[in-house]
Amino acid sequence: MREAATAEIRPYHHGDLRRALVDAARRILENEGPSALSLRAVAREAGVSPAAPYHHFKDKGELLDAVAHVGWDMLGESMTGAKARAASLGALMTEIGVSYVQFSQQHPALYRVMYDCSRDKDMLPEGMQDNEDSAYCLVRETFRKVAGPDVQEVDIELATVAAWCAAHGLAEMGGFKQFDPLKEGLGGEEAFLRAVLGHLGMFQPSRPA
Amino acid sequence: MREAATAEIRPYHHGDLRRALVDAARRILENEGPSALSLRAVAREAGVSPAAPYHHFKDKGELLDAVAHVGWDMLGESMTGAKARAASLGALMTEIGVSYVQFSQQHPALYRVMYDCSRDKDMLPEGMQDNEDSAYCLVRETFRKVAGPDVQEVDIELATVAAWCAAHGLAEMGGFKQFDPLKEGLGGEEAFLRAVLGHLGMFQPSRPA
DNA sequence: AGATCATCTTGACGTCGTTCAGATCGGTGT
DNA sequence: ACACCGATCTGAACGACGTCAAGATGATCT
Repeated sequence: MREAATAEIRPYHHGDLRRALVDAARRILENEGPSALSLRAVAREAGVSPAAPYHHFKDKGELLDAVAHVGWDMLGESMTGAKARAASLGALMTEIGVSYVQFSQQHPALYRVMYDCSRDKDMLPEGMQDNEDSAYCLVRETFRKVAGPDVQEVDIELATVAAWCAAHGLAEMGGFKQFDPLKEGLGGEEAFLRAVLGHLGMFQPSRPA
Repeated sequence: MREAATAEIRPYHHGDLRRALVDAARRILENEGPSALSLRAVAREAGVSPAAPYHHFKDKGELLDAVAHVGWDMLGESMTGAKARAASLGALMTEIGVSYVQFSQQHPALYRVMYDCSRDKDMLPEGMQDNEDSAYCLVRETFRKVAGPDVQEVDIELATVAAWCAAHGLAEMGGFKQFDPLKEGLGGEEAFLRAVLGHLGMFQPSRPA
């Protein structure tokens, strides 16, 4: 009764604390934002002492890494779903891009943690690297399919990077209040997203002159 | 002799502490990175007590705002210089974009503070809004010039937002280690930047089909 | 010179991340 | 059944942080 959590099974000692901590962290992120996400607050939310997390994570950064990992998994599922929903081959990249930005808008605090973890290490997170079914590979393989066989490998890679940068930039800046009048002029949030992504050349995987 | 700073004139009491604090903060950012930027460290670096900054800034956030403001001024100058250096009308936007991303690479800690301040308020910082000679206006007016008279206002605005998102995304992600092989394949850092920005449609201010 | 007021210092409070010695408990071997 | 062991958790502590209230300091004005 002490913990408010989702902890169900407790295979050893007091419970599956590792998962409970990650869940508690996500709950705090959703409810109170990134600035409230202290290790002590997470322990408090999970109903354990401030020192307990150190038996499951080296430090706060490792806990955040675990939270970010969950986030990347969620984002990957979201993008995979968008890919499946795409009406046409040409719409594939746009649908994926829109789902990416929408995810960042639906989980802004989580998205921020995800990218802060990456930036601290100057690299995309583990779950996104070149292993299969990573989000990065999803985008690249989609580009490969859309581009056809006569596009060079380097251009596919380039298009993937460019699309990722564009989506990330829009994810971080799309909420800025300065853009509100423009959004209204275009007919709402999603129309705005599609317009910006359209501008950003998500369609042309081959390098322009 | 106590302060290591750039403080020259000291118009009242003990010195131009406001400027000295901003300078101290920038020095810490350059030398030790954003994680070392505590209010107490800034006061230490400026040679004053931990409470002294509160006579010039409401809280830590306001000090960071002041630091960010300096950063936006520097970035604006950098972009204006790049615009002046552009060889042709068509190269204008690319040069500005490259200078934007290069600034973020030369001052990564400062750039991070600049954007963290913006994100906390969900808007571009004061110094960038619709007043003349803001960086935002610089980009928009450049787009207007490149686009010619027959392009609609909403498309110019859209192109500005899109370019900004692209540049910001590249600024934050361009340093990721995963992209190193791609950079080598393209012939170095700057070639990589130009290739990505080229992909992102910095040239076409009119909406694609 | 004396009063005034912005400026700066001192000292304190609560919170944070982290560590460490010890309490606790599940599982293992006998 | 029982003693043990190692994994797990607690309690207390440390230094650093942001912030605040009260007092000292010193420039400026009359």
